[in-house]
Amino acid sequence: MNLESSPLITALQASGHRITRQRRVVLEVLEESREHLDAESLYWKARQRAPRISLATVYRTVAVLKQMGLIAEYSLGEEHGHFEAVPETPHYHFTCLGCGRVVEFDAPQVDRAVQELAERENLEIRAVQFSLTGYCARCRAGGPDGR
Amino acid sequence: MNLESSPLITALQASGHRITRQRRVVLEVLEESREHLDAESLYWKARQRAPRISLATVYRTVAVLKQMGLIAEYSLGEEHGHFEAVPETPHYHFTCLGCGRVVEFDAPQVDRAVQELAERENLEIRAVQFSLTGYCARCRAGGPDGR
DNA sequence: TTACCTGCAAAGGGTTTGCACTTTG
DNA sequence: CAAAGTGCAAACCCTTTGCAGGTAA
Repeated sequence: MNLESSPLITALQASGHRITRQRRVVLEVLEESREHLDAESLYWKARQRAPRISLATVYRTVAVLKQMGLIAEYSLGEEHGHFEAVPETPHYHFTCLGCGRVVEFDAPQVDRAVQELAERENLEIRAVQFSLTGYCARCRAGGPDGR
Repeated sequence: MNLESSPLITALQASGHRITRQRRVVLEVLEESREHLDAESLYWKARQRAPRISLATVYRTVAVLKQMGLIAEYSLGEEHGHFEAVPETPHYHFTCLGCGRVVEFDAPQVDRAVQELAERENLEIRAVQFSLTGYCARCRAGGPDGR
């Protein structure tokens, strides 16, 4: 069995959760992926390494990780939930309604605003959801899909 | 029949949609309410004035309004969709994981950041979703629910 | 009058759960 | 070995849709 420990696995373990093959695989997929995965994609990617894993286990695993703050769930556009390992530096998403592309961007001004608000109101911020939807330059110009 | 026209009704009408009793009622509830209503609450409030209205009609109505940009849908916290008439000045939401309270706040820095990004990347922004979740001052101090 | 709209109930799709079995620690 | 985790399938919940009957314009 794999002995190398990723940050996510270390954290999970430290918090008293058992490290099962299924959880390890889900975490690995999340860490290796630079995309935002929904439960279904996560499930299929995980199945490549743990063929008998079930969708229920994927959901149960992301629930634990989410609760621990190790991953974040986004509702990109109008769709269902997407997950992503929490990045060192926060970043946000723009979803194009025309071509469906998701672009990541950072916004230090937003980070600062959040921090200021938290301090001023004495809030403990656990999650920041900042996503934009609209049309990208290409689609505005009558791009790929003609809109 | 009621002759006074709210902004929402005027806009709906102008866009070629028929003004039915059900739509009128849904719009009225949305305009009068200073809360963020989910489809179910909207349905019950609407039923007080139009007893035979169905949940399906509520959904169909908010879909039209959303598409026209007259109302906005938020996924506050982790819950299902909430609707709100689009305010003159944009504002955002903080949901307390402890007591469930939703606080509105504005963030000019965020507005500015969005505008800058849109100009720089030549995007047409249709919707901005910016919501924070965490614990409010009271709940951090071992408040209402003891957390 | 005729599109458009509604109510009803059934379908849909993502997510959660009950239960018996397996596995970790 | 006990407690925690898993797989499976059924249950759930919010939302959407098909259709027959209304209703605004």
